[in-house]
Amino acid sequence: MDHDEATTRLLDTAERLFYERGIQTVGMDEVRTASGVSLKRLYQCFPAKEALVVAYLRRRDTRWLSSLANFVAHHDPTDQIPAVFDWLHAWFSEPGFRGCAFINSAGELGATSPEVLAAVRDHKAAVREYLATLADQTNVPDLADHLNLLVEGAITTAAITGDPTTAHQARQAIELLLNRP
Amino acid sequence: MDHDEATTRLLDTAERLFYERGIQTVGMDEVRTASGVSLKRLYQCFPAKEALVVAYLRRRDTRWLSSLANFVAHHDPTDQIPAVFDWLHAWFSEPGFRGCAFINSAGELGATSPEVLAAVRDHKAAVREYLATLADQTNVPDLADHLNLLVEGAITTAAITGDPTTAHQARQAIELLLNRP
DNA sequence: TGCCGTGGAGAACGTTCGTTCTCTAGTGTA
DNA sequence: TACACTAGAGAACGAACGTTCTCCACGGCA
Repeated sequence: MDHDEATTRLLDTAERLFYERGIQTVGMDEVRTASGVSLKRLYQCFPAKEALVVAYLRRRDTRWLSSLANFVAHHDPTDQIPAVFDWLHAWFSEPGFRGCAFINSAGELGATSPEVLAAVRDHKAAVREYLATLADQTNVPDLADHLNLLVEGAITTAAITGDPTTAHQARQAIELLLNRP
Repeated sequence: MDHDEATTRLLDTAERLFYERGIQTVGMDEVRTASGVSLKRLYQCFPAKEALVVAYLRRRDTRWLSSLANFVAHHDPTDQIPAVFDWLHAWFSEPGFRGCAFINSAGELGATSPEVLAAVRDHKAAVREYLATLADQTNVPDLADHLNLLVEGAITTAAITGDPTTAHQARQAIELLLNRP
């Protein structure tokens, strides 16, 4: 197994374990066992646990946003904002959905690790920016802010209640805000 | 120092430390030192760390909701829903604001501790129920769900960006939803 | 005074964690 | 064959954690 394959296997394993159970609950030894990468190689790829956590968050950031943007792009321009919430509904319905990995990580390590906090902030800024590109096409004032709030609220609420229809509540709200006089 | 005084001092200390820095980062020894309660007494009051965490969350739940409800009750019935977001703005502006203690705790321990998760779920259900009592007076359909989403979204967003005006964005959104034809 | 029960300070224990070190097996090369 | 190098398995280390135990000082009561 070479360096690159080890890196992706480590990131795959870290993403699964960290998201499922939280970061501090998962030890480096468990990452090693689950990934099949030796400890020596692990510390060659990531010099410390924090580096693995940050890399996991950075990769998840781009993948998450790409998945959302790709789904939305396959809709008519007039339907793209509601489509955001259809994508959220599908995400909320996945087995093992446990809320936003970034919010969870920030709550756990945000006060301790500035690098983790920066990764979380960068992700949320990227999400806001992407949603703003959708909202700006509507000429509805302040829609970008309201869209972002509804997205964040839906993720948080669905994480705790486990109810995917939270996404439909949010979609209904944004449609009311879209169709106002 | 008697049992009751020790209990409140422990809860005060636990609330401050756990909220500031996360739960797993704070050891029982630090709770002991910061509270001035001996370890023996600590384990008399709370038989394990998990019990202290749950007690901290339960007390914070009632205090948080009481504070919000008390603030809102001092407003005219027609202004009570916007008042929710004024209260949030004041909370977001407090030094040391670090988002929702329950969301943070759930992200950290929700997958590990069913008791913590139950406390978080109970809190969020109580918040939704309280907001529903406000929304139901308006006869605007589905306002309870939308209000809850905007509240949760504002808390989450303010926690990451650190920007208290997030509360005003959410208030503007709910006012649009309130005044629709 | 003598005795008993409680309480505090902190040492001690067993475990877990992040990280490093050791040993050995295997591989390519002269 | 002899050698240099890499990689893997896992032991080992030092620190930190949650929890328990030991020791001693003190106060109420006979």
